[in-house]
Order: sequence, then structure tokens, then C-alpha cells
Amino acid sequence: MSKGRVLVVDDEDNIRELIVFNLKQQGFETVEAIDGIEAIRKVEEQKPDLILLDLMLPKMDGLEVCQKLCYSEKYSSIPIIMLTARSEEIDKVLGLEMGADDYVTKPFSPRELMARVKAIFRRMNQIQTVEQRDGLKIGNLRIDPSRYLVTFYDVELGLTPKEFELIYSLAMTPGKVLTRDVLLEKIWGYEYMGDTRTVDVHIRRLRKKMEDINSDIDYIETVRGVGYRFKELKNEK
Amino acid sequence: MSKGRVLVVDDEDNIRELIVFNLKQQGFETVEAIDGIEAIRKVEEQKPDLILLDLMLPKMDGLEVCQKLCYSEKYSSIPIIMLTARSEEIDKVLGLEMGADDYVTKPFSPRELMARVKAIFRRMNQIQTVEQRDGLKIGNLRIDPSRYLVTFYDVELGLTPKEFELIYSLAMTPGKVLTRDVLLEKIWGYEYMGDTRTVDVHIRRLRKKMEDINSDIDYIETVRGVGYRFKELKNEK
DNA sequence: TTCTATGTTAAAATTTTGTTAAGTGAAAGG
DNA sequence: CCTTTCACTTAACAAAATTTTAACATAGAA
Repeated sequence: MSKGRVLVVDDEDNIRELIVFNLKQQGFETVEAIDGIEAIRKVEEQKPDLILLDLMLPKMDGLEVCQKLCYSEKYSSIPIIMLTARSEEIDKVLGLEMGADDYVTKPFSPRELMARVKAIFRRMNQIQTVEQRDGLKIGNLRIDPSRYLVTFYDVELGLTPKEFELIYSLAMTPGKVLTRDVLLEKIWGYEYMGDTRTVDVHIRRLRKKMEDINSDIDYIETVRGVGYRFKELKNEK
Repeated sequence: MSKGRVLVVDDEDNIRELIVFNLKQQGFETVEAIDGIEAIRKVEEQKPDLILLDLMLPKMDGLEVCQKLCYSEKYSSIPIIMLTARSEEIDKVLGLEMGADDYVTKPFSPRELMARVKAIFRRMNQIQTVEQRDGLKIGNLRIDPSRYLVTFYDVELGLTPKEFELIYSLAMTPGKVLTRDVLLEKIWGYEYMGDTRTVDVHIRRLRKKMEDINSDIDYIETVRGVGYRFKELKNEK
């Protein structure tokens, strides 16, 4: 499952590639730009969730980009982490008022940068979700993401991470078919490569765990030639 | 109508004004103070709902102000967000258990600060009143933050600061899973970029100390692939 | 039937966590 | 100062759980 899309703006190829490499390894999607003009364009095109912005750029420098985005109605909510070579506080304060969410001074360690990226995403998700996250309740199935708990007829299922993501994805849209490649991209975070039985095996284990509790109903329906869907339940009598 | 009254204590004019500007924009009333003495006076005069307190202040520093308010009968319930320049200072704040409800390290982004301010107000509007002041009491575990004391089956555990923060964080939200990343940010601080395995080692020592008293129950549950959670104890139903 | 998509199972491979021990640095106490 | 102690971090390896791979079985459609 892609954790989010990150725009990396830096004109130095090796630095940018290093960042991109690390982001991908951590499961983020990446978009790149080498100067300020391109950065703005990529923001509009790709709508990233986070921007890593070098301060010194050709054509339009980082501060200007930051300022432009901050004043824009559409993009002012996208968090920005500034990458800067100078560590003087004046720059930081200046940037702070520009709307950047964090700073990392070069040279930085990849681990430090990743930790900050993750922290930003965590914070974003918290602000958005804390208020309205009650989990799902469909038929006799109950899913509580914050407790990482799934119960079927009030019995805990004890799912592994992949199983959890799978049932959660399916149960979120009952009746809607999800193909294997959609599931692979959503949960595994990579492209559908040839023939894999991975999804089937996980579906199998999910079904098994639910069968063990009640074998009369199968909430997961196979749509031959397409994929799987969560059973659409009619209004109970 | 005002969402609440916030006292902002910082001697740097531009920072203070930036914070005040943002608070007003979000619909909060604001009161300002530039040093510790004035801060205390404004608290008594204006009875704010929340205090944003810089650590380094002229005349009386933030810690002292915090301490004074904490020991005061009348004002100990006012939440405080500490503003600090370094992560080392966070340890002081945490280690002394001064009663600060949150902390933000400089430089911070206005967005982040506002998010935390709102979080505090949200939390205030919730039920938890009795639990907070007397500490937690869950099953056979008792946590008293004001004394920095944890007992298990009425036996003192003798926890180190990190162990204390860990059990406290987990026990505050029984059943809810906290990832290693979340725990690191919550306990070690936003600036800390160490290994996530550190958490495991501290968990290990916590479990050990509790095992030594009663090895039948493990209140700390491992959620594989996710993190840890405090065991949810059923009382009824 | 025959072909193909899916079901099923077991074992291999990988990841995650438990556990121990050594190393580091700061505070405490001589 | 110097030594000792303590909390914490890091690394290494073991153990356990999870995931993937592969091989084969079965069911449905043409």
C-alpha cells in the first residue's frame, strides 16, 4: 500500500536520487523536479501529499516556491520540508513564516530525513482521522483499525497484517469487485507482475479463519476472471 | 464566540506575534506575556484555558513557571504546551514530570502548533477528569504520574524514565495499538532519530519487571507487524 | 472434453520480534 | 579528577510468525 506521494525538488542529481531511493524503499510514491518552475508544475499535475524542497534552486528558489504554494488556495495545505545547506536561524525563521513544516540541514542522514517524513505523514493522518474513525461493522463482522482488531460473531479473528489490510479493503466497499492487481497495488504497493497466487493464498487463509467460526456464510465472493468482492448484505429482516 | 483563551509566553517578539496571529486566525482569544513574572500575573488575571510557554524566559524560566502553576491549587489544571529549542530540554521537561501536557520544539510550523492546540482543547472537552488527577488504575497496575510511581500488585516497579513513559503511554489508551514510530515520537521526541528496536528493548525490561512480580499476565500485547498495545481488560457485559 | 482460473496445501524464504550482552555517556560520589 | 553506577543505545543472534513460492487439485466455461 502506497503510504503517500512525495515530491522531491533538488537540482543535484545524486542527492535527489538518494532521497528518492530511500523514499521508495519505505513505500512512498515519488515525483521529482529539478527546479522551481518544474516543482510548481509537478505540484499541479501530481498533487503530492508532501514536498521535500531544496532551498537553493535554479530559476525559482525554494523560498519562492514555498511562498507561492502557501498563498495558493488549492495547495497551501500540502506540508513542506525544506532542505537547506545553511543552518542559520534567520533562514529558518524566514522559512517558518513561509509555511514550511520542518527543516533538515544538509548534510543529512537518510534515516533522519525518513523519520521526519514519516512524522509528517503520521501527524497528517492524526489530524484528519482522529475525529471520525469508528471502524467498520458489516453483518457479523467488525473491524477496528485503531485496535487492529477484527471480530466475527464477536470472536476475535487474529489476523496478520496482510490479512487485515485485505479484509479491510474489501469490507470498505461491499459489493464492489477488487481485482488482484488493484489489491496488490493497494496493499502490497507494487505493480502486478505476471502470475502470482499470493492474493489467493491470503484470501484462502482469511476464509479459513472465518469458516472456523461460522462456515455457513462466505463474506468474500470470488468473481471469476475478475477478482474478489465483499458480499453485499441486504437489509436484515 | 471564542474557542478559548490562550496565554502565549515568549520573549521573542516575532515568534510570539506569529503564534498570536495564527491563534486569532483560528478563532482563539489571546493573552501575551514576555517573561515568567508577567506570565504568572496574566494567569491570575485572565484565567486562560491553555498556556503556550517558552522554556527560556527572562526573570523566571519556563520550568519554574510550570512548576509554580503545577503546585498551585487553583491553576494546576490549566494545560501547558512547552516550547523548547532542543530535544535535550524535552528530557528535562519529561523527566521532571512538570505537568506540561505537550511540547513543541523550535523551529515549529504554525500548522503543527495549531494542530496541537486544537488537540488539547479536544482532549479537555472529553470526559476524563477523575482518572487524570489520581493517575491510572488498570487491573493490578497503578500509575501515579505526579509521584512518578508505578505499582503492580501493590509492589513498586522502580521504573526508569523511559520505561515509565512507555507504560504510561500504553496504559492511557488500553486496547489501542501504538506503533514503534508513534512511541518514539511521543516519548523520545520528534527530533530523535534512533533505531526503532530501542523500543523493543525497553518493552522487554518493562515486561521483565512485571514478570518478576506476576508472570501469569502480560499486560503488554505485541501486535505483529504493527506495534504494541495495553491489554484491554473486560469488566462487564 | 479441454482449457484456464481459482482453491488448496506445504515448505521455503523472509520479516519481525525476543533476548542477551557489550558499549556509551552522563550523573553521582569519593 | 577519577571511579562507579545507572539508564540508555546498539548490535548480534535466536526464535517465532508471516509471507511467498511452488506444486498440484478442482471447478467452471467454451
